[in-house]
Amino acid sequence: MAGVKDVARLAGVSVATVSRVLNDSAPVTEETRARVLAAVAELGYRPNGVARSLRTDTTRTVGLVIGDILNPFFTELARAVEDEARSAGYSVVIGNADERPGRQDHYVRTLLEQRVDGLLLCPTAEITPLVRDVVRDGGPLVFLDRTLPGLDVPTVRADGTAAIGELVAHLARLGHRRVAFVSGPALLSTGRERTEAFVAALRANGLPVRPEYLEAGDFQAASGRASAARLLDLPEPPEVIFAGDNLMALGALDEIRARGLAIPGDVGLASYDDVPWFTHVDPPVTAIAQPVQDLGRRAVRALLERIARRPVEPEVLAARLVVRRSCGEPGPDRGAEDLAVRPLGAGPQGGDLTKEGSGPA
Amino acid sequence: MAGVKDVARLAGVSVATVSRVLNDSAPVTEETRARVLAAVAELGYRPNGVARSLRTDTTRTVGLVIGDILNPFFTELARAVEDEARSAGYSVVIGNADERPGRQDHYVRTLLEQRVDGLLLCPTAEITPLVRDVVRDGGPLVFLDRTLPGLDVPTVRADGTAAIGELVAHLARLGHRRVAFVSGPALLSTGRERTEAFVAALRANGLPVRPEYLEAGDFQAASGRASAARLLDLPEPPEVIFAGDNLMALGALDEIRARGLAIPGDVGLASYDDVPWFTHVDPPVTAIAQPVQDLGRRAVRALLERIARRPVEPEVLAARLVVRRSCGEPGPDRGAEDLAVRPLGAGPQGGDLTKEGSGPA
DNA sequence: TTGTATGCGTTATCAC
DNA sequence: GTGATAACGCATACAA
Repeated sequence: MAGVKDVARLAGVSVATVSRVLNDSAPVTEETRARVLAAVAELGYRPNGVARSLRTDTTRTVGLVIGDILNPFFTELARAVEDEARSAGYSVVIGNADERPGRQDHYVRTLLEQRVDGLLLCPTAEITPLVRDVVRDGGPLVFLDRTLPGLDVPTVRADGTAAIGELVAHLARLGHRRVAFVSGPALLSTGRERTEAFVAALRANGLPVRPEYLEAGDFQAASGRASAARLLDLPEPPEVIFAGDNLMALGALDEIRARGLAIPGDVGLASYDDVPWFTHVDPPVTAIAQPVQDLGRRAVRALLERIARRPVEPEVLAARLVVRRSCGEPGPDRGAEDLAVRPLGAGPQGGDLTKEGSGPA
Repeated sequence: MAGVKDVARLAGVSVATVSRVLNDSAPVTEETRARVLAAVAELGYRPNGVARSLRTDTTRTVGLVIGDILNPFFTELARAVEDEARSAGYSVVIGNADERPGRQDHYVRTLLEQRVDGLLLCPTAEITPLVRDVVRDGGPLVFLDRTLPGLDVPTVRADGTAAIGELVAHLARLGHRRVAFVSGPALLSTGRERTEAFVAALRANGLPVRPEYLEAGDFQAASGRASAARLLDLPEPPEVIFAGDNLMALGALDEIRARGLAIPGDVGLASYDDVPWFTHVDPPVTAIAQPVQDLGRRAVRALLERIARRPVEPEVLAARLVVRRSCGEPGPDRGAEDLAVRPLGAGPQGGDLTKEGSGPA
C-alpha cells in the first residue's frame, strides 16, 4: 500500500510537504498542493491512521462500553453518542459488556490498549479491579447511565425518582394497593435508586411495602420472566408488576401471556424505559421514558471536556412518566388517539406531552 | 505512561526480553519472566496497541458497517458478529451507516485508515466510488446480508424466496386476493429479491399483480408508515400489507392504529424479519424470520478466511415463515399456547418449528 | 537465553 | 515555502 513516501516521490516533493498538504498544518504553494493532491488521487493513497496515532498520541476515537447491545435503551444511547461524537470529529468504538463484568473488562482493556482518547462507560454491577485502576489513572473517563458507589467519576445519568413517584401515585389513584417491583442489580445505581424510589413512593402513597413484592432481577429478559413467575405464584399476587427496565418487562410479558392472563384484568404491567413497540402491545404499556438522546449528547460533551483536561460537573436528567393503558387506566379498549405515534428515531423525549392515552375527547 | 523501556529497566532486562515475555514469542527463563511480570504489574503497564499495530501491520480488529443501529435485525447481527469475532481473538468496530451512502463511506474510510484487518459491510443502496475502490483493492472484504449488483465480493446472506412463497400461499389459503408489498430500495439485493419473490409468488398462487400494491420503501419506519397510508387511501385498499422489514412493519402498524383500523379485520399485516415484540402485538404478527446468528457467525468465518488470503464461497441461508395471527389466521383471539414464548437472545432461528399459533388442540 | 539495533509510516522540529 | 531527519513504542533480525 502506498505511503507518504510514494506520494512525495510522484509529486516531486518531500514527505514533509505531503504531510503539510494533507493536514494543512503550514502554508503551501497552490501549485505544489495541487501536485500532491493529484499524486494522492492517482495512488489511491490512504493515510495510515495507526502511524499517525503513534506520532500524534491521539486517535480521534472514543470508546463506549454499553451494558447490552440487545437492549433498545442502549442502542438508542449508542446512536446518540455516535451522532454527537461524529459531529465533533470523533469515531466511536462500541464494546458490548452483555452485563458481564468480565466482558466489560475485556473491552475496557482492549479500548485502553487501542489508546482511545476517552472512555464512556456504563459500568456493570461489580467494581472490578480494572475499573478501579482506570479511575485511579485519571484518564478521560465518564460514567454513563450508571454510577458506581464510592468512585469519583463524572457521571451523566437520568433520575427516575420523580417519575417513579408519579407512577406509584397514578397506580394508587387507580385503586391498586398491591404493587410489585422487579429491580435491577442492587450494586448498580440504576438498580438501587429505582428500588429506593419505589419503596419511598409506596410509603408516600400509603401503600404497603411487602418484601415479597421486591424482586431482584438483572436487567435481562429472562430474569424478568422468572421474577414475574415468582410474583404470580404468590398466595396473594400483586395487582401490578413494575419492571425495572424494558427487557425485564418483555420477560414479564412473556410469562403473563404464557399463563393466559389478561392485562390489566388479571395483572397490570408498567415498565421503566420506553421503547417504540410499547404502543403496539395489547394494551399499550405505561412506562417511564428516559431522555436518551440528551443523555448521549451530554455524555459526549462531558467526555470531550475531560479530554481537554477541563473539569466537568455530574449531570442528572429527569425521566418522565408516559401513561398508557396497561395498568387499568380508563379509556377505550382500542383507539387511534390514545396510541402514541411518534416518529421512530425522534426518541422518547421529543415533545413535552407527559401523558398519552387520555382517550377521545 | 509507562512503556516497555520502563518495564525493562525496572526488571533489569532488555526491552526485547520484555516483549518476549509479553507475547511469549521466545523461550525465557522462568525467573526473568517472573521479574518482568512483576515489573509490569508494579508499573501498571498497558501495551500500546497503536505501536504494536504499526510494527506488526495487524490490528486484530475487524470493521462492521451496518445499515441502521436502531434496527433490531442489525443489532442482533452485530451481536452475533461480535461473539464470533471475540472467540477468534478479534475486536469488532461497528459503524452505523444509518442507511445513508455518505455515512457508510465515512465509516468505511475511517475503518480503512484505522487499518482494520478486514471489513464486514452491509452495503447501502448505491455503489459509491469508494466501495468500488475498496473492492478493486482486493483487501479482506465480505458483504453481509446484502449484495451489490456487478461487484465480485464474497457475500453471506439469507434468501427469503421460499419463505415468501410460503407466506403468499398461506395468505391465498386464507382467502386473501389483494396483497400489497412495501419493498426496500430496489438498488439493494434485499429490496429487489424480496419484491421479485413476492411477485412470482402472487403469480404462482393465481393472485393479481397490481402495480399500485407495490410500494417502494427504504427500510425505515417512516417510509413504512407513508407507504401504508398510500395503500390505505387507495380506492380498493389491499386486504393484507406485507412489509419488507420490521421497521417498515412498525411504521405500517403506526398508520393502521392512527386510523383506528382493526387487524386483521380491516387490514392484515405481515413482516419480513422477526423481532421479539411481534409476539406481543395485538394480534401477534406473522413474519419471516432470518437466521441472524448464523449469518453473523458465518460472515466472520468467511472474513477470517479472506484475511488468511484463502478463497471463500458465497453463502446463502434460508429464511423461514412464522405464522401468527395478524393475517386473519384462525384461532382464539387470545391464548397462552399460541404466543411464541422464546427466550430472548436465543434468536429467532432456534428450534425447528415453522409454525406458531395453531391454537389449543 | 539474552541484548543491540533497525524500522514500521507518520508528524514535527529545525534548518534553509 | 520547502526539505532533511528525529522520534513516537513496539517487535524482531541478528549477534552474542
